[in-house]
Amino acid sequence: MDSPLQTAKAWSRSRRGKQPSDGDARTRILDAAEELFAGGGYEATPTARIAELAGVPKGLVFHYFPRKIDVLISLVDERTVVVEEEVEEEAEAVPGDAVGALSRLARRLPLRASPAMRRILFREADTHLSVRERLSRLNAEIIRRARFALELALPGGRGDAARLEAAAATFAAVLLYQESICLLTGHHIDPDAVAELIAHALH
Amino acid sequence: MDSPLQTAKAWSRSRRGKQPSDGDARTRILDAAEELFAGGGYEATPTARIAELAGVPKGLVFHYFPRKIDVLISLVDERTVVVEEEVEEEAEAVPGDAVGALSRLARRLPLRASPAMRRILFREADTHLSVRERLSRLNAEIIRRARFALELALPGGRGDAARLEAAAATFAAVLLYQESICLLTGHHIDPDAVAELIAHALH
Amino acid sequence: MDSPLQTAKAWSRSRRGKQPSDGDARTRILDAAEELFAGGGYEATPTARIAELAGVPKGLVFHYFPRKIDVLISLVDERTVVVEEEVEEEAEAVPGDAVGALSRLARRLPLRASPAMRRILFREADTHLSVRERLSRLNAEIIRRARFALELALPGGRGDAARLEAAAATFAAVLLYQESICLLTGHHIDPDAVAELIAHALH
Amino acid sequence: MDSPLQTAKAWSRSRRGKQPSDGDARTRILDAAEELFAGGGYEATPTARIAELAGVPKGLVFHYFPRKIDVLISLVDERTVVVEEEVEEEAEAVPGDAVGALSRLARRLPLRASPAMRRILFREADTHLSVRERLSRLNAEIIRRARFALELALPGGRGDAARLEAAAATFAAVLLYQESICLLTGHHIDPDAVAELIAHALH
DNA sequence: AATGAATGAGAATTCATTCAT
DNA sequence: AATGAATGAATTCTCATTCAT
Repeated sequence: MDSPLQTAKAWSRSRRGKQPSDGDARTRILDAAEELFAGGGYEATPTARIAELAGVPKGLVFHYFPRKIDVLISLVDERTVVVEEEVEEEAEAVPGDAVGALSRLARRLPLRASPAMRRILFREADTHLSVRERLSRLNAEIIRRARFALELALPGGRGDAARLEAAAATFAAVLLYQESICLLTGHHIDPDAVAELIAHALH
Repeated sequence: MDSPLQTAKAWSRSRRGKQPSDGDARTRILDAAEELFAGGGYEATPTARIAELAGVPKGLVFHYFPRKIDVLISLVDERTVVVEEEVEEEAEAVPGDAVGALSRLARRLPLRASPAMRRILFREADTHLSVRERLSRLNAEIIRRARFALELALPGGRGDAARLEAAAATFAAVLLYQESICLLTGHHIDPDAVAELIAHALH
Repeated sequence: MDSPLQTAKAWSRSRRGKQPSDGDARTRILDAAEELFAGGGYEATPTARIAELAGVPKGLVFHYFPRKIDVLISLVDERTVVVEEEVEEEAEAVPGDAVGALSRLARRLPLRASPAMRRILFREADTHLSVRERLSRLNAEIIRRARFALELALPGGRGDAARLEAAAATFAAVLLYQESICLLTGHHIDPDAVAELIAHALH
Repeated sequence: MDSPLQTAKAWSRSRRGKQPSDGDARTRILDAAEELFAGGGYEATPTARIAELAGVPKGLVFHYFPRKIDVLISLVDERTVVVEEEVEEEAEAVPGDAVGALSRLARRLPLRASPAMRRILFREADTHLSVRERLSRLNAEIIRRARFALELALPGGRGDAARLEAAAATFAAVLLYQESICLLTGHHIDPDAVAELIAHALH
């Protein structure tokens, strides 16, 4: 199961059973940074603490990543993938089943990234261009897929284009932020319920 | 116009035409902090720059705010108000006009805060408890109002409670994050279109 | 009862029943400083805390004491008196009763000062000339009296002058430091036992 | 000669002829701190001045000692040793020669520490727990040894236990404080004279 | 590649002291 | 005399980054 709903624990287990101090030094540094950036934020995380958690000497961090910001850039580069083309989507899409299509999208975001990385993606997008760019692409991709799912599932010219666009954007907003908002406010949103709601609205 | 959509410029103009270095020192410090925290984030803003922008000596910042975090806490305390009781809502609500009620809610968030303060509210909620608490309350209040608007506007047992809840939460999510997501991705969401969508879904 | 063995509580009670915030501002400032200097040391005590404890505005401290050091100087000046001439000593001295004479000296140091002031006298003597000078005078006075007591009580040329001098100095050392050493190490020394010891030694 | 009476100069010469900027950086920092703390006190010594005297950059002080207080703690830990077991004491003790035993104790305190460290031990004991604890142990050890010396030297039940205890405590007080009191008041006490006095008192 | 000492710019915070009212 | 805001130098502490080994 590779769903965004899986726990952080499950995610790391799914990564070939790595132990905390597994892998080469570079990997351990990125692991540590991922955890710390997600927890306290990039600015508030000293490189020394990254090295400490990674179990490597401080100097080695700068051997692999000349500037601190390079750690963040590398994390985003290597550990978040926005899946922009997937053949299966058409295959799986069942005409008429809008709810099913959106639900599948919710369950399988076009994003390969750990919960921690998703957290970082939102946290640091404000300040760091490369992060923002990645998040932006993810948002666009979700909207594209939601639009596709709705178009396919609701054939015919029914519903004007503007409403469809709003529906797609709404679904994307909810998907992207449900995790953040839950962390912040403790208030859960059930993507399936939203999917159903939106599908219903387009009838 | 007191809408959350007004520009930052308009907001500050509406505050009795104050000039950059208007007001007493404490106010100028908060003004400066508001601007800098919104722009670069709390962590990345040195107190020295706050003092500089406020036109006061460094030491005076400490005089009013013993710790740097107290500046942020005071900002949130004094410059964001979640309006939790409003009589007009019932008055304005027109039975049957769900779209109008939601639109009004979008246009007049139960939040009295400058655009900069709203930015701060989202940015720093991750890390600072007092900020998160305020945001949490705002989220709850928006959901409460959206639920109220939809209940009133869609009389009768039509639509089960769960769907209503999902609709309210969805609307809140979109309202809260449209600003952030626009800043981050450049993608606008029209609250009115979402209002219409959601209202339609509950019929 | 004006013995150096009295408790701090008893001392302040003996000062005309003053309440914590009694007296004029200047007195309250000195009261506060006495307590704080005794507790944490002069260097570690900010004037702001003195003002706070005294219940006066910060500026007032500097009205009465232009520099911080003046607070300490005034304390020592006004609240420690080395009693250098006392007629009674001869009157009370009973020839032959060396132990009694020393005991009386221990019980009634030629020092009018609260326990807190005595603490300050030792703590700050290292660094501040005026304090050291006062302590030095106290030491000399105790030695003078101890010598006198022993001379009187042990008439005749018995015991050479050097031994008498050592005895007086020893007694003074014990008297002056018993309080400090007790605070530091928790180890009590009974002045009466020392008096007896020393008197015995001179026979 | 390793006596506590040796001068500071002699002490440092005895430490393998080190020059002011000898040794590694950590050692030089401790050397500088030792000198400055002894001279002006811990509170009054800025870490910057320590670095300056040690000839190292400011930041390096923090590298070895995360907090300023750690410099003091390390000094006390590493540069004061209370010698709590010595076999020779029995060997050297000559039954009947109480004066000699006490004299030897005075000349060879069970403390391995430079004069500067001894100064620090007394100065900072008031305020810093770890220092006080060390001083306390030293006091106890001196008393133990003095008692042992007197018991051994004055065989037989002569003199009750209480008097012996008072004698030991008195001798310890004089030993510990002669240095301080001399610095403060300029008044010397000859430990040998006190030893003789005390021994005489127990006959 | 690996190591951790070294560096110094700069951050937060402290605080004595001044001063206008 | 009373007040507390204002000032800025100094102090502790932080931390990214460099570098010799």
